[in-house]
Parts: sequence; C-alpha cells; structure tokens
Amino acid sequence: MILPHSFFEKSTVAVAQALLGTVLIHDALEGPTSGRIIETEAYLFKDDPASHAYRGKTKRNAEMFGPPGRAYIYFIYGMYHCFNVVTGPEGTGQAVLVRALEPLSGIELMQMRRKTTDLKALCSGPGKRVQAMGIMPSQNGSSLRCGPLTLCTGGKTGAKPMPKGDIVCTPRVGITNGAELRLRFYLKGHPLLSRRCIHAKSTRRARCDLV
DNA sequence: TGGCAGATTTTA
DNA sequence: AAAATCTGCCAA
Repeated sequence: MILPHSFFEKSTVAVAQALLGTVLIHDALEGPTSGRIIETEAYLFKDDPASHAYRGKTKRNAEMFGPPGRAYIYFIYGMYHCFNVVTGPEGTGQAVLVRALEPLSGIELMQMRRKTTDLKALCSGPGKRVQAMGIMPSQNGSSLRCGPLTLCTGGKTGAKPMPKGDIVCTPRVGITNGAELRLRFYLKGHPLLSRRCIHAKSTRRARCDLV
C-alpha cells in the first residue's frame, strides 16, 4: 500500500520515525530497485540551524517548501545527491533525510551502479543510496505517491510500523550547527548500518537513547 | 581502527 | 569558507 498523504502531514520528527521500516521503490528504465528504510534524520524549519530551510527559501531548497509527500533532492559536496521526503504543512520547509536502506530487490543492479558486491556498501549512506537506486536530480519535487519513486508499507512489501523500542535516537551526522539536537533515528542493531555512522563523532559525545 | 585529504557546487 | 558525503591512503 502506498503511504497516504496524511502520513506526511504529521510532525517531521514523527514522520522520520514512522518512515523506518517502510519500503522505498524506484522503477527505473534499467530495472526496479527497492529497500527498507533503516536510518533517517529530521530537518526542521525553525530553531534548527542545520536545516537548509533555516535561512529561508532559495533556488536550491525550494522543493523543501512544497507540499508534503514529495521528494527534495539536492546536490552536495560537488559530487553527491541526497534524497529527502518533504513533510509538514506546505510552505514551512521541513524534510526527512533518508540515509540508509536495507536492499530488498534489484540488488544486482545496485551492485553494478555502486561497483561493489558488498551488501553493506550499497545503501548505507545518503549519497550511496541515491547512486544505488539510480535516483536522478530531475526527480526533485516528484510525488512519492505516484510515478516511478514510491513509498510503501504493508501489503506485499510486508513492512510494518516499528515498535518504539526498536528505534534509536542520536545526534545527526556530518553537521556542526545544531549538532546537539537528537534528530537522527535508526533501527536498533541493524546489521547493515555502517559502523562509521553508528559511532560518528557527533554521536559519540552525546547519549544515544531509545525513542 | 582511526584520521584526513581530495573531489567540487551552492550558499552565506 | 564551509557544507545534511564518500573513498582511498596513511599510520599504528
């Protein structure tokens, strides 16, 4: 079942947690790929200096201010793309960065795109994940409820909401502003999460709590 | 294993 | 100049 519009209208933190365990599917020309979301980060619109929306709307972050349930894809570090799910009321500028997936289907295609057979290296970070699934920058702003890129749960995906006790909450990775906010969520003890992410510097300093 | 340089666009 | 990243190379 495709995630309903109402799913994305909850608070960004709630959506970041609820996305864990759901399945992202990309039907690309070369073939389908899919994976189960195991790591997310929330980016808020105010009191969050790490958010692209913090200083208001720009050409780059415009899609972040669009309706919830769409993709916000941006270019970073001159090399990589990151994929976000827009959340909250339209115009506020909030999103959830989808960091890591557990690959489910199209694994051979992912291995070709990533030039590695190591399952751990396919989708264990935001840049890798976009590359593995063949997500294109032109898909920025596309709906995640129809089209080639969709978010699903239940039904044939077998995905179910995760119990709160399975979700760990830590500071976000790779930021300096707002590093104390614990807005990163992942499934406790998942074997495909990179050790580097779980023990990231910002994480080591602060507590890692269950939600 | 842990740390860091380098790839290079977007924004402040 | 620093960034919501990743890889490869280095030292221990």
